[in-house]
Amino acid sequence: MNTKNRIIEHLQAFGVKPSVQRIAIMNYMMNHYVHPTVDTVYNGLISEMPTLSKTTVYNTLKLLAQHGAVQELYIDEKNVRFDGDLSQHAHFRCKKCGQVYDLPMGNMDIANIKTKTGFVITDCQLYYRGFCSKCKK
Amino acid sequence: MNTKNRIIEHLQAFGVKPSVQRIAIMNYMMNHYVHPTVDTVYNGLISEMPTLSKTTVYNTLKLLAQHGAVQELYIDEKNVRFDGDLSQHAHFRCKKCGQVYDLPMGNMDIANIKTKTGFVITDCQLYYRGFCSKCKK
DNA sequence: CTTTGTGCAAATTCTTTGCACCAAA
DNA sequence: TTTGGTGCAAAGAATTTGCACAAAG
Repeated sequence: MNTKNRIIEHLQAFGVKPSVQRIAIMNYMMNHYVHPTVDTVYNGLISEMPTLSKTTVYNTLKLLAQHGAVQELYIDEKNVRFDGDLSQHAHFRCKKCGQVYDLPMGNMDIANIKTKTGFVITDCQLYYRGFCSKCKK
Repeated sequence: MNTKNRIIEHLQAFGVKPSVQRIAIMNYMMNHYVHPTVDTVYNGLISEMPTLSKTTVYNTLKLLAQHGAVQELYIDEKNVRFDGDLSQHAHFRCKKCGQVYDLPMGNMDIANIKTKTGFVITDCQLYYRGFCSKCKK
Protein backbone atom coordinates (compact mmCIF):
# COMPACT_ATOMS: atom_id res chain seq x y z
CA MET A 1 0.00 0.00 0.00
CA ASN A 2 1.48 3.27 -1.16
CA THR A 3 -0.25 5.53 1.34
CA LYS A 4 1.15 3.58 4.23
CA ASN A 5 4.70 3.89 2.98
CA ARG A 6 4.27 7.58 2.44
CA ILE A 7 3.15 7.99 6.04
CA ILE A 8 6.03 5.90 7.31
CA GLU A 9 8.50 8.04 5.42
CA HIS A 10 6.84 11.15 6.75
CA LEU A 11 7.15 9.90 10.33
CA GLN A 12 10.75 8.91 9.84
CA ALA A 13 11.57 12.27 8.31
CA PHE A 14 10.58 13.77 11.65
CA GLY A 15 12.45 11.14 13.63
CA VAL A 16 9.37 9.26 14.81
CA LYS A 17 9.48 5.48 14.80
CA PRO A 18 6.43 4.09 13.05
CA SER A 19 3.92 1.79 14.70
CA VAL A 20 0.47 0.67 13.65
CA GLN A 21 -1.15 3.30 15.85
CA ARG A 22 1.23 6.10 14.94
CA ILE A 23 0.70 5.46 11.26
CA ALA A 24 -3.05 5.49 11.68
CA ILE A 25 -3.00 8.71 13.69
CA MET A 26 -0.57 10.48 11.36
CA ASN A 27 -2.66 9.37 8.42
CA TYR A 28 -5.76 10.71 10.09
CA MET A 29 -4.08 14.05 10.71
CA MET A 30 -2.98 14.33 7.10
CA ASN A 31 -6.50 13.73 5.88
CA HIS A 32 -8.34 15.86 8.40
CA TYR A 33 -7.08 19.40 8.33
CA VAL A 34 -9.89 20.45 10.62
CA HIS A 35 -7.88 20.98 13.81
CA PRO A 36 -9.22 17.93 15.63
CA THR A 37 -8.99 17.42 19.38
CA VAL A 38 -7.73 14.21 20.98
CA ASP A 39 -11.31 13.06 21.28
CA THR A 40 -12.08 13.72 17.66
CA VAL A 41 -9.08 11.73 16.52
CA TYR A 42 -9.94 8.92 18.90
CA ASN A 43 -13.55 8.76 17.77
CA GLY A 44 -12.53 8.97 14.15
CA LEU A 45 -10.29 5.94 14.44
CA ILE A 46 -11.97 3.72 17.01
CA SER A 47 -14.26 2.00 14.53
CA GLU A 48 -11.40 0.85 12.33
CA MET A 49 -9.08 0.25 15.31
CA PRO A 50 -11.26 -1.01 18.12
CA THR A 51 -8.37 -1.61 20.51
CA LEU A 52 -7.04 1.93 20.28
CA SER A 53 -6.87 3.71 23.60
CA LYS A 54 -7.22 7.38 24.25
CA THR A 55 -3.93 7.34 26.13
CA THR A 56 -2.21 6.27 22.94
CA VAL A 57 -3.83 9.12 21.07
CA TYR A 58 -2.58 11.53 23.72
CA ASN A 59 0.89 10.03 23.69
CA THR A 60 1.14 9.93 19.95
CA LEU A 61 -0.13 13.41 19.24
CA LYS A 62 2.21 14.82 21.84
CA LEU A 63 5.09 12.86 20.36
CA LEU A 64 4.23 14.06 16.87
CA ALA A 65 4.04 17.64 18.11
CA GLN A 66 7.40 17.38 19.87
CA HIS A 67 8.95 16.19 16.65
CA GLY A 68 7.25 18.88 14.59
CA ALA A 69 5.13 16.46 12.59
CA VAL A 70 1.94 18.19 13.73
CA GLN A 71 1.25 21.55 15.36
CA GLU A 72 -0.49 22.01 18.72
CA LEU A 73 -3.07 24.79 18.77
CA TYR A 74 -4.15 26.46 21.99
CA ILE A 75 -6.84 28.54 20.37
CA ASP A 76 -9.47 26.92 22.53
CA GLU A 77 -9.29 27.09 26.33
CA LYS A 78 -10.97 23.72 26.72
CA ASN A 79 -9.06 21.29 24.52
CA VAL A 80 -5.78 21.29 22.76
CA ARG A 81 -6.26 21.00 19.02
CA PHE A 82 -3.86 19.56 16.49
CA ASP A 83 -3.08 20.62 12.97
CA GLY A 84 -1.40 18.38 10.43
CA ASP A 85 -1.07 21.29 8.03
CA LEU A 86 2.43 22.58 8.60
CA SER A 87 2.25 25.46 6.16
CA GLN A 88 2.23 28.92 7.64
CA HIS A 89 -1.29 30.10 8.28
CA ALA A 90 -3.43 31.78 10.92
CA HIS A 91 -6.49 30.48 12.72
CA PHE A 92 -9.87 31.93 13.45
CA ARG A 93 -12.20 30.51 16.07
CA CYS A 94 -15.87 31.38 16.17
CA LYS A 95 -16.89 32.20 19.72
CA LYS A 96 -20.38 30.91 19.10
CA CYS A 97 -20.11 27.65 17.15
CA GLY A 98 -16.54 26.97 18.17
CA GLN A 99 -15.38 26.08 14.68
CA VAL A 100 -11.76 26.80 13.83
CA TYR A 101 -11.06 28.09 10.33
CA ASP A 102 -7.78 28.63 8.53
CA LEU A 103 -6.80 32.06 7.37
CA PRO A 104 -3.83 33.17 5.33
CA MET A 105 -1.12 34.49 7.62
CA GLY A 106 -0.03 37.27 5.28
CA ASN A 107 -0.44 40.97 5.65
CA MET A 108 -4.19 40.87 5.65
CA ASP A 109 -5.53 43.37 8.13
CA ILE A 110 -8.72 42.85 10.10
CA ALA A 111 -10.92 44.99 7.85
CA ASN A 112 -9.64 42.97 4.93
CA ILE A 113 -10.47 39.65 6.58
CA LYS A 114 -13.92 40.92 7.38
CA THR A 115 -14.55 41.86 3.77
CA LYS A 116 -13.26 38.61 2.34
CA THR A 117 -14.71 36.14 4.83
CA GLY A 118 -17.67 37.88 6.42
CA PHE A 119 -16.22 37.10 9.85
CA VAL A 120 -16.41 39.58 12.70
CA ILE A 121 -13.13 39.65 14.54
CA THR A 122 -13.20 40.64 18.17
CA ASP A 123 -9.65 39.82 19.08
CA CYS A 124 -6.30 38.89 17.69
CA GLN A 125 -3.38 37.23 19.43
CA LEU A 126 0.05 36.51 18.10
CA TYR A 127 2.11 33.93 19.94
CA TYR A 128 5.70 32.94 19.54
CA ARG A 129 7.18 30.01 21.38
CA GLY A 130 10.75 28.86 21.75
CA PHE A 131 13.60 29.40 24.18
CA CYS A 132 14.46 32.65 25.89
CA SER A 133 17.97 33.96 26.10
CA LYS A 134 18.48 32.47 29.58
CA CYS A 135 17.26 29.02 28.63
CA LYS A 136 18.47 28.47 25.11
CA LYS A 137 22.09 27.63 25.98
CA MET B 1 -7.50 57.24 47.89
CA ASN B 2 -6.92 58.27 44.33
CA THR B 3 -5.85 54.87 43.01
CA LYS B 4 -9.09 53.31 44.12
CA ASN B 5 -11.17 55.87 42.28
CA ARG B 6 -9.13 55.41 39.17
CA ILE B 7 -9.76 51.66 39.28
CA ILE B 8 -13.46 52.20 39.87
CA GLU B 9 -13.67 54.49 36.85
CA HIS B 10 -11.74 51.97 34.80
CA LEU B 11 -14.17 49.19 35.74
CA GLN B 12 -17.17 51.36 35.02
CA ALA B 13 -15.77 52.38 31.66
CA PHE B 14 -15.96 48.70 30.74
CA GLY B 15 -19.42 48.29 32.23
CA VAL B 16 -18.29 46.31 35.28
CA LYS B 17 -19.88 47.13 38.60
CA PRO B 18 -17.21 47.67 41.23
CA SER B 19 -16.94 45.61 44.40
CA VAL B 20 -14.17 45.30 46.94
CA GLN B 21 -12.89 42.12 45.30
CA ARG B 22 -13.20 43.38 41.73
CA ILE B 23 -11.30 46.54 42.58
CA ALA B 24 -8.53 44.56 44.24
CA ILE B 25 -8.24 42.16 41.30
CA MET B 26 -8.34 44.89 38.66
CA ASN B 27 -5.77 46.84 40.62
CA TYR B 28 -3.57 43.75 40.79
CA MET B 29 -3.87 43.26 37.03
CA MET B 30 -2.91 46.86 36.34
CA ASN B 31 0.19 46.56 38.46
CA HIS B 32 1.31 43.14 37.33
CA TYR B 33 1.76 43.02 33.60
CA VAL B 34 3.32 39.59 33.90
CA HIS B 35 0.45 37.52 32.48
CA PRO B 36 -0.58 35.96 35.79
CA THR B 37 -2.71 32.85 36.09
CA VAL B 38 -5.74 32.62 38.39
CA ASP B 39 -3.52 31.06 41.01
CA THR B 40 -0.93 33.81 40.80
CA VAL B 41 -3.56 36.49 41.26
CA TYR B 42 -5.12 34.58 44.13
CA ASN B 43 -1.81 34.08 45.89
CA GLY B 44 -0.84 37.68 45.29
CA LEU B 45 -3.96 38.97 47.02
CA ILE B 46 -4.72 36.42 49.71
CA SER B 47 -2.42 37.99 52.32
CA GLU B 48 -4.11 41.36 52.09
CA MET B 49 -7.60 39.86 51.58
CA PRO B 50 -7.68 36.68 53.65
CA THR B 51 -11.33 35.93 52.87
CA LEU B 52 -10.85 35.99 49.10
CA SER B 53 -11.83 32.77 47.40
CA LYS B 54 -10.40 31.31 44.25
CA THR B 55 -13.90 31.07 42.81
CA THR B 56 -14.16 34.82 43.03
CA VAL B 57 -10.88 35.22 41.22
CA TYR B 58 -12.14 32.91 38.48
CA ASN B 59 -15.48 34.71 38.29
CA THR B 60 -13.95 38.15 38.29
CA LEU B 61 -11.23 37.53 35.75
CA LYS B 62 -13.74 35.93 33.42
CA LEU B 63 -16.09 38.86 33.90
CA LEU B 64 -13.30 41.35 33.23
CA ALA B 65 -12.32 39.44 30.12
CA GLN B 66 -15.89 39.37 28.84
CA HIS B 67 -16.07 43.11 29.24
CA GLY B 68 -12.70 43.66 27.61
CA ALA B 69 -11.04 45.01 30.74
CA VAL B 70 -8.39 42.30 30.59
CA GLN B 71 -7.27 39.89 27.89
CA GLU B 72 -7.27 36.11 28.22
CA LEU B 73 -4.16 34.41 26.89
CA TYR B 74 -4.15 30.78 25.84
CA ILE B 75 -0.44 30.65 25.18
CA ASP B 76 -0.05 27.90 27.74
CA GLU B 77 -1.92 24.60 27.52
CA LYS B 78 -2.14 24.28 31.28
CA ASN B 79 -3.54 27.52 32.61
CA VAL B 80 -5.31 30.47 31.18
CA ARG B 81 -3.27 33.61 31.68
CA PHE B 82 -4.56 37.14 31.92
CA ASP B 83 -3.10 40.37 30.66
CA GLY B 84 -4.12 43.77 31.95
CA ASP B 85 -2.11 45.46 29.22
CA LEU B 86 -4.64 46.17 26.51
CA SER B 87 -2.22 47.67 24.04
CA GLN B 88 -1.52 45.66 20.92
CA HIS B 89 1.43 43.37 21.43
CA ALA B 90 2.55 39.80 20.86
CA HIS B 91 3.62 37.19 23.38
CA PHE B 92 6.55 34.84 23.59
CA ARG B 93 6.62 31.83 25.87
CA CYS B 94 9.82 30.04 26.75
CA LYS B 95 9.30 26.31 26.44
CA LYS B 96 11.84 25.66 29.17
CA CYS B 97 11.20 28.13 31.98
CA GLY B 98 7.62 28.87 30.96
CA GLN B 99 7.97 32.62 31.29
CA VAL B 100 5.80 34.73 29.02
CA TYR B 101 7.39 37.87 27.58
CA ASP B 102 5.85 40.72 25.64
CA LEU B 103 6.98 41.47 22.13
CA PRO B 104 6.01 44.29 19.83
CA MET B 105 3.32 43.13 17.42
CA GLY B 106 4.63 45.13 14.46
CA ASN B 107 6.31 43.90 11.33
CA MET B 108 9.24 42.37 13.13
CA ASP B 109 10.18 39.11 11.49
CA ILE B 110 11.57 36.15 13.35
CA ALA B 111 15.21 36.80 12.45
CA ASN B 112 14.74 40.32 13.71
CA ILE B 113 13.29 39.17 17.03
CA LYS B 114 16.17 36.77 17.45
CA THR B 115 18.70 39.54 16.93
CA LYS B 116 17.03 42.00 19.27
CA THR B 117 16.05 39.65 22.10
CA GLY B 118 18.35 36.67 21.85
CA PHE B 119 15.31 34.38 21.86
CA VAL B 120 15.17 31.28 19.71
CA ILE B 121 11.75 31.01 18.15
CA THR B 122 10.54 27.55 17.25
CA ASP B 123 6.98 28.38 16.37
CA CYS B 124 4.60 31.18 15.72
CA GLN B 125 0.83 31.15 15.89
CA LEU B 126 -1.59 33.89 14.98
CA TYR B 127 -5.10 33.59 16.35
CA TYR B 128 -8.17 35.58 15.57
CA ARG B 129 -11.39 35.13 17.50
CA GLY B 130 -14.86 36.45 16.86
CA PHE B 131 -17.97 35.34 15.04
CA CYS B 132 -18.07 33.50 11.75
CA SER B 133 -20.42 34.47 8.95
CA LYS B 134 -22.99 31.88 10.01
CA CYS B 135 -23.05 32.90 13.65
CA LYS B 136 -22.66 36.65 13.61
CA LYS B 137 -26.24 37.54 12.69
C1' DC C 1 15.53 -11.82 25.11
C1' DT C 2 15.30 -7.00 25.42
C1' DT C 3 13.55 -2.78 24.39
C1' DT C 4 9.80 0.08 23.26
C1' DG C 5 4.84 0.89 22.63
C1' DT C 6 0.14 0.23 24.12
C1' DG C 7 -3.88 0.38 27.01
C1' DC C 8 -6.38 0.19 31.24
C1' DA C 9 -7.53 2.36 35.49
C1' DA C 10 -6.45 5.60 38.86
C1' DA C 11 -4.76 10.03 39.92
C1' DT C 12 -4.05 14.88 39.15
C1' DT C 13 -5.12 19.43 37.88
C1' DC C 14 -7.74 23.26 36.24
C1' DT C 15 -12.16 25.10 36.09
C1' DT C 16 -17.17 25.24 36.85
C1' DT C 17 -21.43 24.66 39.45
C1' DG C 18 -24.86 24.59 43.21
C1' DC C 19 -26.15 26.70 46.93
C1' DA C 20 -26.24 29.33 51.26
C1' DC C 21 -24.78 33.53 53.18
C1' DC C 22 -23.49 38.47 52.87
C1' DA C 23 -23.55 43.25 51.16
C1' DA C 24 -25.18 47.15 48.97
C1' DA C 25 -28.86 50.03 46.86
C1' DT D 1 -36.22 43.85 50.91
C1' DT D 2 -34.49 42.70 46.80
C1' DT D 3 -30.80 42.01 43.77
C1' DG D 4 -26.48 40.68 42.87
C1' DG D 5 -21.72 39.16 44.70
C1' DT D 6 -18.97 36.02 47.36
C1' DG D 7 -17.13 31.73 49.04
C1' DC D 8 -17.25 26.98 50.27
C1' DA D 9 -17.46 22.31 48.93
C1' DA D 10 -18.53 19.18 45.44
C1' DA D 11 -18.65 18.08 40.65
C1' DG D 12 -16.85 17.94 36.01
C1' DA D 13 -13.60 17.56 32.33
C1' DA D 14 -9.09 17.22 30.15
C1' DT D 15 -4.83 15.26 30.66
C1' DT D 16 -1.15 12.53 32.91
C1' DT D 17 0.81 8.66 35.40
C1' DG D 18 1.80 3.92 36.99
C1' DC D 19 2.03 -0.37 35.73
C1' DA D 20 1.29 -4.83 33.41
C1' DC D 21 0.99 -6.85 29.01
C1' DA D 22 1.99 -7.03 23.97
C1' DA D 23 4.80 -6.30 19.94
C1' DA D 24 8.80 -5.91 17.26
C1' DG D 25 13.55 -6.51 16.18
